[in-house]
Amino acid sequence: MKTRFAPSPTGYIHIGNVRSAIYPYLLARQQDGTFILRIEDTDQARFVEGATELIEDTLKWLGLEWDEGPVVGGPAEPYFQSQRANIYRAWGEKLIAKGRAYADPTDSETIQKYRDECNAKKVPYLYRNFRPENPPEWKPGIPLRFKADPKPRKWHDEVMGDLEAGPEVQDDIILIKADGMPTYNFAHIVDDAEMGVTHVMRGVEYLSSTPNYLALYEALDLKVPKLVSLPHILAPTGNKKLGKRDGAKSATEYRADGVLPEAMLNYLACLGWNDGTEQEIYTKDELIKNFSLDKIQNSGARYDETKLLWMNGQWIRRIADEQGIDALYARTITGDGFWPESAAPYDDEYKKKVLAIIYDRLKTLADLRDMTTYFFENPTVDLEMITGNKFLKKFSEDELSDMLMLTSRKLEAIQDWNADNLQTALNELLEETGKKPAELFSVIRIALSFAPFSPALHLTMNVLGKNLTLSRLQTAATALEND
RNA sequence: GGUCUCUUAGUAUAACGGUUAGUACAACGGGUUUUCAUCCCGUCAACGCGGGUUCGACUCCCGCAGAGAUCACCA
Repeated sequence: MKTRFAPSPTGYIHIGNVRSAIYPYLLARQQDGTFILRIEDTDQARFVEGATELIEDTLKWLGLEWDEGPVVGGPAEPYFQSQRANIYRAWGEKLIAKGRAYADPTDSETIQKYRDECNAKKVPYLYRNFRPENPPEWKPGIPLRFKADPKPRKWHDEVMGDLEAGPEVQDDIILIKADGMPTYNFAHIVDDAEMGVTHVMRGVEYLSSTPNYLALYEALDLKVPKLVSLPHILAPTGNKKLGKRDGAKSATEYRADGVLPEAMLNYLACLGWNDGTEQEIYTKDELIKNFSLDKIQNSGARYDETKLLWMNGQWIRRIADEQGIDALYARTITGDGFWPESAAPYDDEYKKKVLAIIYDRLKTLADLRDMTTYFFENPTVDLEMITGNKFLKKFSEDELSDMLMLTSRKLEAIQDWNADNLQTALNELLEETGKKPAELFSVIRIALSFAPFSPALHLTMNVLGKNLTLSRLQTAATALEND
């Protein structure tokens, strides 16, 4: 079996479209089949320089490696439709020979006139009702049209079930445009046949064109591949298909935002697909193993970034817990600038220590930028954070200063600076001062970080080290005293 | 307008004639020695409407309503 992903290089592929690559990939891997990447670049006007590379990047990032296509080649080369014009011409001539295609000399103004006539009479516009009686011989520069064979059509869609349509939706569609390029309608059928594609997976927007495709398969004596219509992913608001106008980001933007490919794949695969169990987190291998076409939802699914971010947090923790902090750390130094700029001079070991105590707070890797600055530079003293704290309001600045100085002296006595000893010392300090944890620990925490939140005290201190810990406590104490 | 498709909580989904309609995200409340997060516990919340069929319907059938797709020399 063979599946394919056949995007147009008209810009980045946003996440609403990525799913059309994920499902065929999963199916191909599950059934030991072949996954093809084909670039549908027949619209010269919409072609965007660099878009093909963007598509390739996206697939690589998600781990959707293709068996045939650009870069890797394959038996049906080339995999760019713009380079296959002679193939489409040959198939077009085959149809002409069978009397199933004809050159269409009608100019666009005349066609528009036909359309207007129909609209005025409130009858459906079908070009075949205006089919020229003596079409000229086909030659480059003239569009080639299919000669439809309108009749009731029935077919099976792996997602939508049994479908049917009448002759009223079948028309003489353009096969090859005046510029010599084929239309999507013709090119995909020819290519799928030449490349041996067995499962055609695409968005539901092609459902209403399917009767025309069936007629084309028939005229070309081709076996109809399995048809799989994928419902749209809907924008967060409204009922429209998710698109770039809704701010749909590209997969690569999510990479830059610190989303893991595992999470992206997991989230998108499970948007509109469920294997019947209550599992939420799937590895790629699990998706491959459990995927099935008949479990694809047949209604559109709304895109929910909140859940994606939740899932990303799950994956961050999973990687750290299962593969170790080194594995997670490797994901943070990919050149996307996830660490704050001030972290640059620090070595890997130190940053790993920071990561080890902060990772369960991350929703994205980019959160590191804002959440870890106080590990790499001394925070700006902001006494309001201390005096305005709900647990600390009742203390005078002198009392708070004393608490910090007392803490500093206590910790200074620690010989072996490690998390356990720090924990013990902090507990003793609670008893000695008679303060509640919320009181003593709050002032210490803020003095060390001046951040809205930070990891457990003993862990933070352990990573900061003795010198920095003591100096920050003293700095804050002095500031309080002099205020 | 024609044709086609879809319809379970705010969101994603489970159920394939008999359940107190399950789960997750979100929201809200609580617990885990400070904060934020993790983790744990709990609360709120759904079968679009109307007819049938059946002892019994979220599940099957028919209407209706709502939503979406498509009617290009774009894919």
